[in-house]
Amino acid sequence: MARVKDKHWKPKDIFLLPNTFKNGDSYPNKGHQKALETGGYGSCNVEGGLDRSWTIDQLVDEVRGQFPRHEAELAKTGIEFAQITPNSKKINVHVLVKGDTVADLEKSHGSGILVILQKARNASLKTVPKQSKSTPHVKLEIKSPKKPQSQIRIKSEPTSHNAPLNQVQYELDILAQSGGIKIAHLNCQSLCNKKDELKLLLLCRTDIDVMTLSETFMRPNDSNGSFSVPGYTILARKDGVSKDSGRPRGGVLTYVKVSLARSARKCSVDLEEGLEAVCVDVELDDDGPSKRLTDQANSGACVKKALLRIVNVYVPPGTRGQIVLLKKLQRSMDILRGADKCCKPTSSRGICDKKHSCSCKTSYVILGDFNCDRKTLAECKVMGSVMGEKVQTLDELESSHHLTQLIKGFTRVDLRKERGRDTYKKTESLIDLVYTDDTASVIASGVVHIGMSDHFMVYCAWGRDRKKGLRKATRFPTQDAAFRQFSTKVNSDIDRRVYDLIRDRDSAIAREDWDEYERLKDDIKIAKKNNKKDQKQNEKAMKTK
DNA sequence: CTTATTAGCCTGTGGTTAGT
DNA sequence: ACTAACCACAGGCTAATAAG
Repeated sequence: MARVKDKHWKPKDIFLLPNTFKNGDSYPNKGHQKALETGGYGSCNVEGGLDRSWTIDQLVDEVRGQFPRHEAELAKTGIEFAQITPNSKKINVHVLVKGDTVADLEKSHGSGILVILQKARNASLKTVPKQSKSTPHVKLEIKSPKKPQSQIRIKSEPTSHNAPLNQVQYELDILAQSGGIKIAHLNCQSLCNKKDELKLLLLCRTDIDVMTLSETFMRPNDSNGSFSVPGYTILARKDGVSKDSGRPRGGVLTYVKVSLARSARKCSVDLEEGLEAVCVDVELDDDGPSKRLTDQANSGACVKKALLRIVNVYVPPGTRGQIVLLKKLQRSMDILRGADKCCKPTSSRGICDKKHSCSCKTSYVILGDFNCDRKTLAECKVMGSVMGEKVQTLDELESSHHLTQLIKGFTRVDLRKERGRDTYKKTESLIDLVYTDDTASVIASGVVHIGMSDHFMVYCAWGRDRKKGLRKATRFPTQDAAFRQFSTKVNSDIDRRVYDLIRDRDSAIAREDWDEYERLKDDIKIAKKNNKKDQKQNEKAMKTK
């Protein structure tokens, strides 16, 4: 990730509400109050009355004076005027026109001003706020008098605006509360220096069943033991080595939760040579052998279990090489499909006869870093070129195996300094992809903006019975309990301070506050270094004793 | 105008050296 | 002996530039 010096993030930290509500109530009703507070807001009236001749800027100064702790945010954001109406489920945010006075404001929106402050980052973040009948769903609508409605009206999705301040934890909670098998992928860009963060992610921030990683940069002589995570097994791993230098590059690895490991194994089918990919099979049928055998006796149905085959792929950059690798992946898929023979095959490809009662279907989830920006490629129309060939190869892969790509948002953001300027250009790409041939079984999918590397984590929750899921949704312990749990399980560099820094960093990247993200990244590095130093000193002291 | 190549920027890693 | 700082290197990725 490139360093960033300019500001890309403009938080909406402060809203002014016309305080037209009588009887001393700050809010139109308790529901609004609850909804705002759940969303991480607090409120305060401007004391000492208002001078109606104040301009908005003067009002801002007044608010700054009253809220010195929020000076920085106010300086960045200015103030926006918001209107909340009794019994309404919306907050209308109006962009203020400089030079307008309080009187102008009140003429349009009613008398009195209520200041709504977004609380600091330490707001409670653990639980995803649920919609209830009593608590209205607060939506933000931005209105500006200067622009046509069609241009400026931004009606947000519940996930973005209902989300608490810590967007990442919110995203992780959505993942955790989905049923089924939770499969995630992250391009970690070296696992060696992120072992502890991975443990933290797996043990107390998520409930992932199958964690796939790419760009692990592991060496062949690196033991699995040094990368072990309590509660998880490394089921498959493939290291990449540079042909020229012999240095580690690329590499894929798949962790599987121990509870799932008894029904999971590394796929026995060999993928094509040269493809950086590993495959893990998860047995889905959980009815027990006896029942299946009885069923078989009664109906003649097959005894094979239904499988979910999870393929973790890394396609390094380089258009020509990628075409070769994508073709290899396609051939590997053919090989895998060929091996999926039903116990009673009726076709040349071993596909089950649909008339015949059989539950041994194999479904596929293929995920990884493809280094192919699906959004750019979708726009590429120049066939016959190398890029065109790449598009064609990817399309062929998708169509020949009926694969659907689930990830819609950007999975990597890069910021580059523009030549000869002090400004930075932001490039977003969708290169971490999740494919499946059974979209009906996908319970949830998406992107989690964790800041472990410049790639984000992508995931899907997969379950045959979408209503039940395979397991119950997990409820996370509180932040403190989670950290205690983590501490007891793991001997690591991460202490409470680093834990908090990581959370802050993830929040920063989610709201694209790149300056803070960079700063926190450095802080984490220093803090971890200091931890190591302290550990060594302690060990030394123990020895001398 | 499109495509391919290359330069540049960034990262992590590991070795060397100077200082404590 | 240990640590911190520095440097070189390889790899990943993008944007600029050259070539067709």
